[in-house]
Amino acid sequence: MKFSKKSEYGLRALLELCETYGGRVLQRHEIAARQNIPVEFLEQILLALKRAGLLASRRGIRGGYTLIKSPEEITLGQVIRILDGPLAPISCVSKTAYQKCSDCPYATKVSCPLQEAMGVVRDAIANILDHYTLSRFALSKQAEGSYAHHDRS
Amino acid sequence: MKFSKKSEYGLRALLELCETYGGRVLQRHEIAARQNIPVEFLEQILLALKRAGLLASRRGIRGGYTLIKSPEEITLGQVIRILDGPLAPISCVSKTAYQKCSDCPYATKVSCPLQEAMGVVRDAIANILDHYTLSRFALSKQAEGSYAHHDRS
DNA sequence: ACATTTGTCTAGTGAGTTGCTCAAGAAGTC
DNA sequence: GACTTCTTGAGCAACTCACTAGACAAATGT
Repeated sequence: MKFSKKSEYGLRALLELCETYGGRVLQRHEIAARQNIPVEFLEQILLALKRAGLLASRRGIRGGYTLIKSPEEITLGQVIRILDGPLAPISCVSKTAYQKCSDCPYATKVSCPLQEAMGVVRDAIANILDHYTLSRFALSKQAEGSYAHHDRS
Repeated sequence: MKFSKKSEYGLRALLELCETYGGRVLQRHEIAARQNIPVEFLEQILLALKRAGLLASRRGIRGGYTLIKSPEEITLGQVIRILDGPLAPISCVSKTAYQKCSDCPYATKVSCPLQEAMGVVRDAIANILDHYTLSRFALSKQAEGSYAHHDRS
C-alpha cells in the first residue's frame, strides 16, 4: 500500500511550480535542485504531467515549465492517478480502472466481502485526495497544526 | 496503491476459517479449493497468520488450521499489517514503521506538505481497517447494501 | 514399527515493476 | 548557427510479487 516515488516527486515538483504560478517558468534543474530529485527522472514526471494537461513547457534558453491550471483546480488525486494509476486498493473496486477479479469465488455472486470492505477504503481515499487541492497542499509549506485522530498504521 | 494478493488470499482464507470457528479444523487444500488459491502459496500465508497468533494448527491425518481468536477481535487492519506490512502510503507517516525520508527537503523543517496530506490518508485507512472486524467482514458473504458516496478512484 | 497424511521451513525462480540513466533529436533564443 | 533547453525512447540494475519445490517433522491408522 505505498505510493511510488514518482507520485512523491511529482507532488513535490508541483509545490515549486505553485510558487511561481502566474509568474516565471521553472527549469528542470531548478526544481530538481530545490526538491532534491534526480533530474532525468523528474523530467519524465514533468512530461507526464504536461501530457495530462497540468503543465505547459517552452524549449530553448528561456524555457522551462509552468502550471497551466490554477492550484485551486488541481487535486492530489488527479496528480497521483496520472503518475501512479488508480487509487483503488484492489482493481475490482476501481471506478477508473475496474477489472473483474478472475479467481475470486464471489465474482459471480451478488456481493463480495472484499469488494465491500475495499470499496469503503477506496471511497475514503478518493474522498480525501480528490478534495485536497494543490493550493491547500502548498499551504502547509509555511505552518500547520495537527490533524484527525491518531490510530496506528 | 494496491494491496497484495497475499492480503487478499489471507482475508479470503480467514473467511472460511470464520465459518468453522469453534468447530472443526480446515486443511490447506480445503481452503485453497473453496477460495481458489494456490495451495503452496496459501500455506505461507497461513503460517504467517499462525506466527502472528491468529491461527492454531495440528499436523497429521486429522490436522488443519483453526481460528484461535474470535472473529470479533480480529480486524482487517491487523491481518493486512501481518501480510503486507504497514498501511501508511509513505513511510514517513507510518506509526508502526516510521522512517525519516532522506531526500525530502522538508525532513528537517517543522512541517512537510506531503506528510500532512498522507497523514490524513493514513488515518482514514487505519480508521476503517482497524475497526472493520472479521465478523463484520464475513457478514457480507450473505447479503449487503451499498456504502458511502461514490467518487472516482 | 511403519507407512501415510498432514503441517513446517527454507530456498529458489520467472515475470514484472521501480527508480533511475543515457543518448540522440527537436525547438526555441541570442 | 551555436547554445540551451525540452522531448523521446531505449536501456538497465535492483527489487518485489506470486508462486513452486523439496526436505523435514509430527500426528494418526494399522
